[in-house]
Amino acid sequence: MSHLAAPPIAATETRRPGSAERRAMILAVAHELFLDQGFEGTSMSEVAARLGGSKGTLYAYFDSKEALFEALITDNCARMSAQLFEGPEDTGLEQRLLAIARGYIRLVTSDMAVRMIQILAAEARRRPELGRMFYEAGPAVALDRLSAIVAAAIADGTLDADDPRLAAETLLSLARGKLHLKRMLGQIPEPDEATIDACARRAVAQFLRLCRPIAP
Amino acid sequence: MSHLAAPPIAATETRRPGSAERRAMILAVAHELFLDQGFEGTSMSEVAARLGGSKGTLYAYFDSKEALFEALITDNCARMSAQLFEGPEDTGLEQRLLAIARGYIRLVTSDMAVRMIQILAAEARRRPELGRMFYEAGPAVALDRLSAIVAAAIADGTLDADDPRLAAETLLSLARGKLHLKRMLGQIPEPDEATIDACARRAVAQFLRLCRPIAP
Amino acid sequence: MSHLAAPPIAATETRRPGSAERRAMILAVAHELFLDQGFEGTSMSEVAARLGGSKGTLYAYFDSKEALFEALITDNCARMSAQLFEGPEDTGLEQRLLAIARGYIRLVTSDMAVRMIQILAAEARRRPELGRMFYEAGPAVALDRLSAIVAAAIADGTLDADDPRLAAETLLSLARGKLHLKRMLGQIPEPDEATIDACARRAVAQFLRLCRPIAP
Amino acid sequence: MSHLAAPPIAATETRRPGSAERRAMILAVAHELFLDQGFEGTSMSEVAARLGGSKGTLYAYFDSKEALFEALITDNCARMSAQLFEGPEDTGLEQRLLAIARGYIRLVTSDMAVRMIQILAAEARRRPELGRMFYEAGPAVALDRLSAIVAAAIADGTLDADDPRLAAETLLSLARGKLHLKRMLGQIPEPDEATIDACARRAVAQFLRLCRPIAP
DNA sequence: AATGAATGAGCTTTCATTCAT
DNA sequence: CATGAATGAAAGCTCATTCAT
Repeated sequence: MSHLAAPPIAATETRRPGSAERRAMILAVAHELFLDQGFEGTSMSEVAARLGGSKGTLYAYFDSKEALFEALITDNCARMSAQLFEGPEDTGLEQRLLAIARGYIRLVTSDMAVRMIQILAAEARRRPELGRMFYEAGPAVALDRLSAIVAAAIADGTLDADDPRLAAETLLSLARGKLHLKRMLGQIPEPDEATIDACARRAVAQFLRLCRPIAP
Repeated sequence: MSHLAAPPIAATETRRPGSAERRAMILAVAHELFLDQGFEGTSMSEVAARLGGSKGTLYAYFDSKEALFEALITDNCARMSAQLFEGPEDTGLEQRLLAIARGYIRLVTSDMAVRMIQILAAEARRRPELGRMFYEAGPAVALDRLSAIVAAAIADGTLDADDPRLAAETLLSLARGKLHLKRMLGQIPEPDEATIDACARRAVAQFLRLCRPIAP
Repeated sequence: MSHLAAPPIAATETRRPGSAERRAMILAVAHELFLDQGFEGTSMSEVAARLGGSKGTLYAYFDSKEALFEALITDNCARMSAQLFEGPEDTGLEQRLLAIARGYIRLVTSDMAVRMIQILAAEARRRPELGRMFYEAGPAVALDRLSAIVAAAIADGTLDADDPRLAAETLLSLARGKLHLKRMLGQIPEPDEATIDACARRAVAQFLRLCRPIAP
Repeated sequence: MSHLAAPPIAATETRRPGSAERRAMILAVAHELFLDQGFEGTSMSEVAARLGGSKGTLYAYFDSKEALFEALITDNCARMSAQLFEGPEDTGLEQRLLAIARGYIRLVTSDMAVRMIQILAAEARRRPELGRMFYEAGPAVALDRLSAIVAAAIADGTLDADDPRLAAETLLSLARGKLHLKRMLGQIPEPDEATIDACARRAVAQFLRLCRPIAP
């Protein structure tokens, strides 16, 4: 989040932005500030100042601070889902599992997601819908996708498990490891690709040992 | 300044009232409010009001809101550690693993711990020490204890693994499952004992399948 | 954070309302209250109440109580300097000295200046810059102006002294007399014009006796 | 005021101080704190803490913060007067004038007196009696003493002046010079003995030129 | 005489929100 | 539509003073 010192966005441009563009700008600023300072730690004045606009305008686009925050979370969740759906589709089982494991770890330990979970966790009491939105857009997506793959593998005898969904969960649990909790508590920085890869490989290896059908 | 008679003694430090009971009462109220409403969401006036006392008194016991919060976290962490160290010592390996797994799940999904993580996560940016304190008092303790047991089992051939600590982590990851993340995001309530037991049993079973030495 | 579109413009600085009139009104109220009750003795609530506005508005114009105070002092110092630069220019030496002496006494014993010194003296420890500002805007101005006149008089043989600046100081010291100290300690009220004139005349007379060249 | 870091005074001594001693201790601590931080800037808690005693005790000796302050000023004024009455009595006129001028400058620019004036000036509105007390104990004493000397000198023809008291004031005004005002505004530190001596000599020289009888 | 816990009013400052222009 | 001045409630914290022990 090194760009926090940046001044407000496009205030003197002669071309008047249409409603949608301005809305996007507001969300961009909100993203920066909310993720960096949390919900309570960010003031609407700050958002307006960084935006280069007035608070009145801000309230024309979003009814309240809560509404702005909610819109931001929705926005970020959409981006998250999109990011998860990357990776090759037509490789072997192990490669596909690895790709998902890597993507999941990368997501769940990324600065953005961690900041979101940190903030959503704090607000979980009052606004569990937001937590739900995050879960559905991130972990649940990964789980769904993985479940499908596992189910197919069970069907063709490559894997052996009673419940594909439970098996998929096992893989994700192994992938998360302790990284996630430590990240949430601010104990470690964003892991590099090598670390992510190592964690993913170990998780997949363990998963396969658990679910590989015993040779006849 | 020749009229200064005698040499003095340390006292610039804030004088603290000695009543341990009152201090405990304050911490109890703080526990209730902070865990329920978070750090930002709780005001010192509220604490004082619930206490039946005045803000002045509150500040006589704790220098600042932050200090009170810190004391509360320290307090709760101590309680957490104590709670983890329960359970039989002289049973078979599987029973001991089960006991730890249950204890760990119970702890990590308990209302208290979840609320603490939620709050500490939100504050992780500004006060990572508190997150560290929690991690050391909870997860790290379980991990240490489990590592010792696993190491012993490896030594006497009951288990097979390269790194006992890594193996222990695997068990805890399997135990946590998705329960933890969902709890943090406010998606599910505190699990009952049956659920905890089931999760623990599945985790231990998977762990043993991964680490049991292959019969010769 | 790839969704940040355009580079921005400076705006993190507090946005200030533009109404110069309101600002002047605030300063007027602050003048009244601060000079009457001192810095510590005046509360921002009081200022806001007297203003008929809210504290929020007050803080929109001035970042802090200190900032408001500083602005007030700056304002008053400017007014003081302006007031000192009155008086005829094209008269004889004695008349010009008299004019300056009168102006200096009038300034330095005026309610406004006395109140300012009283307050600035109390704050001298923490904010010597403000004391400096006062000195530069008042006494130093008089001294400069007087020094120039004395130097000119020495040059054309009307006065005799080694150091024109030191001589000017002597005149001002004689002019101040004990009036100043007593005023500062609240022992006497603002002197009337007759008193001021008498003091000025005596001071100038003594000064001329000290600095008049001895007739050949 | 370098001893401010010092801890409280005599708290664990077994010998219980009698009422008078304890009162003196309180005044000593009050002296340190009030002169260093001003009236508003010092809290009764601070005094009690530095004292090593309790606030209750403090209030047993002094009814209020104001009462304590008043007692302190009275105390200091007494000390001031005493300090002024030092110096030889049986020397020539010039030496005696010099001694008084030096003593006066030393007093009026000393850290203690300056701090007192600064504080008393700030309080002059509400408590002019305290300012009066200071003036009577310091400047007035010097003026009285000097007046007597001048009157005697006029009587025996050594000096020539209409009003001995006015003449004495002139000397003191010349002695104070601009040092005093700058000191009050925190612009210069306590002058050293050499500076004091130079100022005194110049003042006396000028005074004598003004008041020496013209040779017949 | 001494203690020290308790009080409650008051302080400076911040912020989400509204509304006339 | 956009502006930005204005609001008022509430926050964290301090302090002179009192009173039961």
